[in-house]
Amino acid sequence: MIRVRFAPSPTGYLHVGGARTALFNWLFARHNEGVFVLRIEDTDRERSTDASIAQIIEAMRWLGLDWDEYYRQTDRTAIHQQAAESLLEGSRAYEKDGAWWFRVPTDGETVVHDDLLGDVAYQNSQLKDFVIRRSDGSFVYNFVVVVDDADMGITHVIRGDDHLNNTPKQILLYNALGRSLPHFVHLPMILGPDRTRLSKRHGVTSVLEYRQRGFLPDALVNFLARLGWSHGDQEFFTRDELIELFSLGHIGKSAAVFDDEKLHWLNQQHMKAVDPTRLVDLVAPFVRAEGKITDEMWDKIDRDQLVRAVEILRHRCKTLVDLARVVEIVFPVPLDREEEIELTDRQRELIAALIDVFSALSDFTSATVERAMRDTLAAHGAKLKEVGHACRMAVTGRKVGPGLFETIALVGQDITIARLRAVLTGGNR
RNA sequence: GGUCCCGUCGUCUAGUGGCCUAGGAUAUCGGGCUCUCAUCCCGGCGACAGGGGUUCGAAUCCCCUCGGGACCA
Repeated sequence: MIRVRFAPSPTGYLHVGGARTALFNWLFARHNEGVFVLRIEDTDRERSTDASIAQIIEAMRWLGLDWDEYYRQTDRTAIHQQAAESLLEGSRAYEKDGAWWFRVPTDGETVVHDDLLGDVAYQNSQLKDFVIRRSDGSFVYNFVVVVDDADMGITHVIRGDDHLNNTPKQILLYNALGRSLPHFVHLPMILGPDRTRLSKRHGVTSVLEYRQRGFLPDALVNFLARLGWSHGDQEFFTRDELIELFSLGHIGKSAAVFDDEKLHWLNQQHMKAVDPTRLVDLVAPFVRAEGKITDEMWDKIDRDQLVRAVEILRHRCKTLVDLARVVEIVFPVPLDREEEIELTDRQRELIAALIDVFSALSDFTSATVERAMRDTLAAHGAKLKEVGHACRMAVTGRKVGPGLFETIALVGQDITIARLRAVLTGGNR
């Protein structure tokens, strides 16, 4: 049985680098029907906060990375103490100035067999003795992580390669504790555009901020998976496909730069692929956040119309924030207009005629609207070009959008007519 | 400074010695479609860090240099 873990320290939010590590562990576990452990490494009591733990958990849930077992390291100090004492008793460690030191062999070498990087050898003479228990009784990271991984039966330690240089020390500890070694997989880092390790300096790195900016969890998961892992030429993956296809053998060794542009594109792909009824639910909180459409209005509107709206409008949106702004066109609210409408007399005449025929329509679909408009304009010897833009501006307040007939049908008979009338009288509805 | 890892288009990557005049995606540029923008379709630009080996043959294996990163001090 494969057992892996993600072990964040709760000293801040979950950033995308950590999320990628969590994702690879999770995918590996799910692909192999193994166990995914979430272990909060909160031994640094100075910097760990409950708020961070809550945030990390929320981010994991949002990403859909569910765990099978959950631990907090501070609940396990008795186990750490016992392990440390066993090393002391076996003379593998000694006390000096109140701290407990692990004894490192002075010669020979320690080899890390990494499933991704291959064998990495370290001279023991370079390693030197190191502290496992501080004089205040607290334990050092390298020690605790080994005790916990061994105790929890972790079979594969998959983590960032910033831990690679700690690994020989950890291997020595496994040996001293008489525990068998797990597989090690050290993942390359995620870098910012300046090719240094991704950090707050690079702007948005928090997973929850991506939620706030209108990204779909599946899109971020897809993007993160492709940062370092590949499956031939395929770019778009559903969550189930990732689970099915994921393997350690196709992870690259080199660090990757986080590319916001590609994330946007991928998000758009996922917005286009998701079931439109689900998209309605996804966009709802963002519509509320805009503040213009009340909960009451949202609940009252015909759900089918909303489904049609997002289905049509999503092609122009890269995020849920974009989509939330534009769905207002199907609600009876004053529109945010991109520019003033200035009509010629000829356009007024044509729009007045359109209002009449629209009013007479008993069936208001894209097809009937198109027929009505084309016939009416033809009767007046006019081309669609003459009023198309004005109609779009009047009905949606926007210069761009989906097909005009489709848009008008979507907005609906009553609101379309009201908005066309409004531009004739100079109002904004 | 010491130790370690990495190095294919701007970016993410395919490539596991001949299928590579290096493929895909994104970004960018041009064209088509169209009332508009987007989607979509078609096309253009664009990379094996450099130098030595090994081999009949190297992006792929080895060495050196350079560059980037990480950890420790």
